[in-house]
Amino acid sequence: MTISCAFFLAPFMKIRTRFAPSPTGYLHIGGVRTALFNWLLSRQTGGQFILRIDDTDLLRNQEEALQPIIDGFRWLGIDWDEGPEVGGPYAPYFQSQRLSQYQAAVKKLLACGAAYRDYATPEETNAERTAAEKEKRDFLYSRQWMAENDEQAARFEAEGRKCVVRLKMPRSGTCEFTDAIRGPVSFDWAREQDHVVQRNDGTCLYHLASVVDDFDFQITHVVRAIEHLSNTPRQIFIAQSLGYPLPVYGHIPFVAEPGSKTKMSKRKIEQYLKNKDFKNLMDSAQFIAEKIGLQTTPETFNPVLVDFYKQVGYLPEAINNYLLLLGWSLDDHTEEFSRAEMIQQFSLDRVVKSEASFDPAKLAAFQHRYMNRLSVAEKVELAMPFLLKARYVAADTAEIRTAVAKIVAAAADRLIVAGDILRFDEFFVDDAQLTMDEKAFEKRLVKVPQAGHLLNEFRKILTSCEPFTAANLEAGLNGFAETQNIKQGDIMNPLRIALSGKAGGIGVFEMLEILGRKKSLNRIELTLQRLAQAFSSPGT
RNA sequence: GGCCCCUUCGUCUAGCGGUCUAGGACACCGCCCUUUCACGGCGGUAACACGGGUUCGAGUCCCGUAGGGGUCACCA
Repeated sequence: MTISCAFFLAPFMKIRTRFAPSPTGYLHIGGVRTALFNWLLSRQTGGQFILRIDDTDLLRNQEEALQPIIDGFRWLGIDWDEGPEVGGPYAPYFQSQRLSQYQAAVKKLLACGAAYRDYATPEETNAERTAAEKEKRDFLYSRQWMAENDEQAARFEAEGRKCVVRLKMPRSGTCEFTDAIRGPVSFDWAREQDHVVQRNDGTCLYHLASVVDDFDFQITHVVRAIEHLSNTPRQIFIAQSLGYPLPVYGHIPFVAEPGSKTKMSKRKIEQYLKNKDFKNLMDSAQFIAEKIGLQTTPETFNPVLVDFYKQVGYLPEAINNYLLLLGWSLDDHTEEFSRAEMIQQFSLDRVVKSEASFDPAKLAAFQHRYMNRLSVAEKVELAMPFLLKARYVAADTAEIRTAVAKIVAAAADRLIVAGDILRFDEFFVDDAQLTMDEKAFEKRLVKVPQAGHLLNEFRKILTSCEPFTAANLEAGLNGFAETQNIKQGDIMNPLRIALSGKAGGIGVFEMLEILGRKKSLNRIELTLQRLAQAFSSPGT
């Protein structure tokens, strides 16, 4: 049997695609990429993107397990035209609610001889399977307990047997089809099992459900992960037996582990942490999570899941752009794509055939680029929830926003993710609460003979400097440095530590201006005390 | 193990027989800028898995080998 897909489409064909997650409570980064590709394809042609929930089997998955998936897509701006929450002309979009359609399809399959009732017990089929394995030959069911008519069925039932429905797969020839990404592929029919499509309790299995749904929902393009490639022949068999037209199939490689070609899995997070970039990603996120009091179990806080990025303040645009390029490219140089550009340029035939491993450092680079492009007001908007959660600010008022805006502006490109605002805690904590970087304190103050003296002298400038602005302060310091015959840096470094407790950060003069005269003087005073203490009790 | 798929710098990739002494990006290294940390600018290291063919000519086509991966359920 030879089958070919209508692969070359009419130029104005509206593509209907779908993404079909199982409600497991999380959204895998690889799944998002698959969804993104599907979404892009539909948007490109003015078609529809459908979210279908594959919940045929799992007992555990319930509504709350669906929520994170829905939230994830909403956050990323991958919207669906039909599916949960939005409904649609072919509702319901939950497989668990479509049993009757599946059963009708099974009946049709049975009637046309493409399927049969099988009265074998699981033990009997297993015995056949193991026997085949032992003899090192391919297993093919003997069809010993196959019932193709009611008379045969009655006989088995008299023995007290129960039946499942199996596909009566061809046992010769090849199944050939053209994959939109991989080109022509072919499988021997004889290697295909008589797959079960309906359990003995009447419920139906994935392959059948999927094919029926794709037809009922008028899906034109089935773009999914590569692990489904070998499932395709049986689905083609079902579709053809049912008289359905075939959709275009496209199988994309999965997202692989950092530095490997194995599929990335959330359960292997411990292993990934040995990768330097992955570790950095996790550590910097962990810092933010701790400040906002977030639970960080591998179940909920895991870089393999999109929610992770949402929680620490990544930009959806950056993630989409990164994911777009993970296994797809337009040409030899274009890296940045706006929404509109992605939609316009994406094509299945430029999807790479091999696995692409996830690179946290490159994601961060995209994030940085997109973040830098935001206005101060936009960054403040993103930063506020983090400041609130960390209790660095008491409320979201216009006044507080104005203050935060100054910090955000001064922080400039140092904010990579929104949660990074929490690294500037020096602007939000009380003077006495300031955390001191001991190493920096040692290096820039204790070990510098003149540091205390200079700091003390500089206090006078701060006291009299009017107005208390960055520019004015800088002029004051420069004059001071000249009279003392010292380099600017000699005073800048101790001052920075005194004000922020840190060795790095925003410009010192901006820091002074934001902090204000009173706080600045107070912090210098506290630092001088601390310095005196360090000298009076050396070695501690 | 059977079947199927994949294989260009550390990573993501460009390349669809000559323009490839292999291009871009991230990462890395160096220099410049600089009061710190960054940003930025400039430059650099770094790859066609291997072996046979085909061809005047192969990263590009064919065949092997090796390596990696996927899949073989009354899971999805």
